[in-house]
Amino acid sequence: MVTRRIADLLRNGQPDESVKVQGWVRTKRELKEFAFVEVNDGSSLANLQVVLNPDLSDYAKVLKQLNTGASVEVEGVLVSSPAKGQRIELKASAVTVYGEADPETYPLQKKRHSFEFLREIGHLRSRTNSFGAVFRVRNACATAIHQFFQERGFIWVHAPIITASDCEGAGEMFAVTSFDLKDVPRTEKQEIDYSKDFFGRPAYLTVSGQLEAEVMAMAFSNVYTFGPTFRAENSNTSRHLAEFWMVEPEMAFCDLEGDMDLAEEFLKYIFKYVLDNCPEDMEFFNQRIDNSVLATAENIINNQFERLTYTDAIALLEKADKQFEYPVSWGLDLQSEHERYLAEELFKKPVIVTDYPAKIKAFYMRLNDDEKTVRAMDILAPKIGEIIGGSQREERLEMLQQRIESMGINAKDLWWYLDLRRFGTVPHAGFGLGFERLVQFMTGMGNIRDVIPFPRAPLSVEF
RNA sequence: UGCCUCAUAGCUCAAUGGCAGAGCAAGCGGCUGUUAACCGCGAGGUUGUAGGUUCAAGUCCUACUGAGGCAGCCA
Repeated sequence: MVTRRIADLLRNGQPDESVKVQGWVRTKRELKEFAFVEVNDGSSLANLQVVLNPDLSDYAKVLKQLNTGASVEVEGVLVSSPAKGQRIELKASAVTVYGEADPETYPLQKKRHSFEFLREIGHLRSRTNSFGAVFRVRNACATAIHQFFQERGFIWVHAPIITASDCEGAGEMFAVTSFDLKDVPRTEKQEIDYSKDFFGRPAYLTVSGQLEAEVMAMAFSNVYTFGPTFRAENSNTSRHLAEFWMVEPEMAFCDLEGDMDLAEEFLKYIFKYVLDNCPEDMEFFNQRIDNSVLATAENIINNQFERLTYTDAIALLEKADKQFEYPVSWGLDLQSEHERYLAEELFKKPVIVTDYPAKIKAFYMRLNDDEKTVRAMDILAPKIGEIIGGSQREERLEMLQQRIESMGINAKDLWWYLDLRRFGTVPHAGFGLGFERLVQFMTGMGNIRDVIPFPRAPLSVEF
């Protein structure tokens, strides 16, 4: 008999169907004459209620084994449930216990656990309702991202994980080496002799695939990266990871307007996809995690994002009836409290801030005619803050060289990047989306470590 | 990295400087439709670690370790 997924049975299963399911016991309720066992196989939030009667062979023994966490295969017949709570249930005719879970030592109980506690058992937490819902939604987000770009003819490009360019300025990098750290080769001056290392020069884990995406956009017009990136920043917040996934579309023949249009359409698409495909999980988040999640999703889908320039944002912040901890002044970067004020209090929806001062933004962003600001845009989401950062890139060789020089970056390391402006340069633009921040935003989960299966953060690499 | 908060039973939390407790989980018993099942019973502790103050420390002080929140950095 073919094994059926529980999500399929709950939706499509009909009375009198003979079926087989495989999964893990969530809870068991024993009565005098029979017992209920809730089985979950990860396909849905809801469990399948299995009814065990004493006429089952080895009834007492099997019942003893079916504790929370045990893995099980059940064959039987679907029946309409005589009680409320479920449309159908499975009347077991044969039960196989694959692996028991000793209730004395199995950490998961049939009760609520704190996320802090569940982080300590990262190898088991995916078996809970909350993490099941999170990772199904995470999967749906990833699917939606690919579908969105593929429908629009974007090529998915695989940016390298290991890179030699340390000049992007996105943050501290993890070094990659094959040296024996107890015996590192030294030059005569006692400096580390990278010529003897694996790549013959310093190498790092990538902080962004953008520069490589630009390379590929100059051949395929529209591309996107979707993969892991790394930051060695000692950031201990609910919004930062040392290893996180980033989506970075890059479009040739595109300006900042087109970039913003794509970003907005993109977010709307993903929210709609998840609402359509994971309604049960989203309802769960709305009920148990954050009761504004569904309203937020509808808000995203149905409303235009607010767009304003950095200069206008500063003006609004200056006349805001609110005391900020950090000063507001043209030329200073927006602090978290400022971003939150704009997105959460003033506009109550995502806000796109554009045209930041050149001094506080990266070298590759296109200089405006005022020569003070660059064609940058950040999308600020309520609660999460910056969820997308993007820009129109500087496509003019001389301007780019000037910016590289003024920011003290070694142009030699960027020779191939500058070549893109020497040979067939075009206006182009792109953005980076923090994938985990998107999932956070989508689910209402408070800590970013709870929306990635195996979070890497300072002092955190156990699972 | 800085500031703040916290660490007590398996989990979530109580306990005026004076006998360390509850709910849930787990165990045992009961219950003919449960679904966070319900009812009853018993068990469960070197109060994170190391020092210190005190007649007396879970409680006050110091350090360390770990966790959380906020901030910076950013996505």
